[in-house]
Amino acid sequence: MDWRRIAHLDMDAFYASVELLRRPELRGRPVAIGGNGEPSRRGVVTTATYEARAFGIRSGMALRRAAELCPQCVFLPVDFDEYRRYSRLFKAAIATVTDRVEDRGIDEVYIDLSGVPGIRIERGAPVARDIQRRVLEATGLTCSVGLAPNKLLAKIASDLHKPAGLTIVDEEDVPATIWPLPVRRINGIGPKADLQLEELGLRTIGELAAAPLPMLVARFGANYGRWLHEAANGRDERPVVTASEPVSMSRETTFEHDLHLRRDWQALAACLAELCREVAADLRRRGYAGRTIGVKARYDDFRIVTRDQTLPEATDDAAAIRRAAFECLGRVPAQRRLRLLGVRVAGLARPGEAARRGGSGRGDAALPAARQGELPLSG
DNA sequence: TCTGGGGTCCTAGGACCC
DNA sequence: TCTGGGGTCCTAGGACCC
Repeated sequence: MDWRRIAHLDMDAFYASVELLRRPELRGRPVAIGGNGEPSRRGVVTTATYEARAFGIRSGMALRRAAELCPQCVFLPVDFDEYRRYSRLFKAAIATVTDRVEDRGIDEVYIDLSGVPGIRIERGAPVARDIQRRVLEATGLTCSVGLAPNKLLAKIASDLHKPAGLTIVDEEDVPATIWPLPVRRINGIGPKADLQLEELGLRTIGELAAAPLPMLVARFGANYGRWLHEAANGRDERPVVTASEPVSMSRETTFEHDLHLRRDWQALAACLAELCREVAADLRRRGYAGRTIGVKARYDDFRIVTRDQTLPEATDDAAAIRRAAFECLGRVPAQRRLRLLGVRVAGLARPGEAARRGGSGRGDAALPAARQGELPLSG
């Protein structure tokens, strides 16, 4: 592959920072965003300010637990519409520099800066600082940027000097900068793989890089094993993908109190019908229809079951989705109470176009094939 | 009353077709 | 009267990400 300069741009404490724009009086105080902002209810922290993080509050943590750690913490409900509005603003600011941008969700992007004028000056730092300035001017928000020859290293780099950081990692920096970090910093190594690597005595990326390839392949399978080896050595050839089509759309909800499939049937049925209406509205708003309708249930012990059904034709009709969803729910075992119910529509097509495949669409693999399902990681 | 909601990708087995 | 494959679709489950 040709010479590349890839940036990963990550907004700093995005939800919390957006909230502080309209509540400046909360600046400097511990603030956590999550659920409906009521820490006695079910929900998790999505974002915490750096002041709240100082108390040990982390995203994914139960609101209740966060309130225990920091009783004076201010809790605010999530307002996705507002965050999406700022997401559009910061992405538009980046688009004034280049259109080689890959969306990675509401608060981060990859940018292929390889062809941008001046990118070879000072390893790209002036171009990156210019982007940070444009984002700040458009939104009032700071972001952190990693600059590297590929997405993998850029992603790790952007996290190294938050907030408002700019971190450049080139191939020759990998041993000193990347290898001391824990393996979990690699995008694609999650809790399960982390645990297994720890069992092998591999804690840092450098230790993983030095591990014999046959051992990794034996433990993780050929695909994931090889990918681990490449990633630990800082190698990654994935392109910046600027356009993509959705594969599925879903709605789900966690109940304030667990519900039983038989005893609480009325409430569950009403909930399922509402989820179907919502997902149908989402499909129509975005101009899609789907063939594969599925439900997802989470039991009170956190186990998840899914049931789905593929229709002869794609639909965006709430009643048709509801019929299929109820058939699926009828096949969910009523063994224990449910804490979550969801509806998903996959096999999406724009009406008029041929339907793509159902449940498991094929797209651009973020990582080499089979990076996950290889045996030791399943179950 | 620990543990949200919206996604992507991958695997595996059986059906079914050629 | 024993033995195949390849390929696709469908379904279920799981890891991981933001």
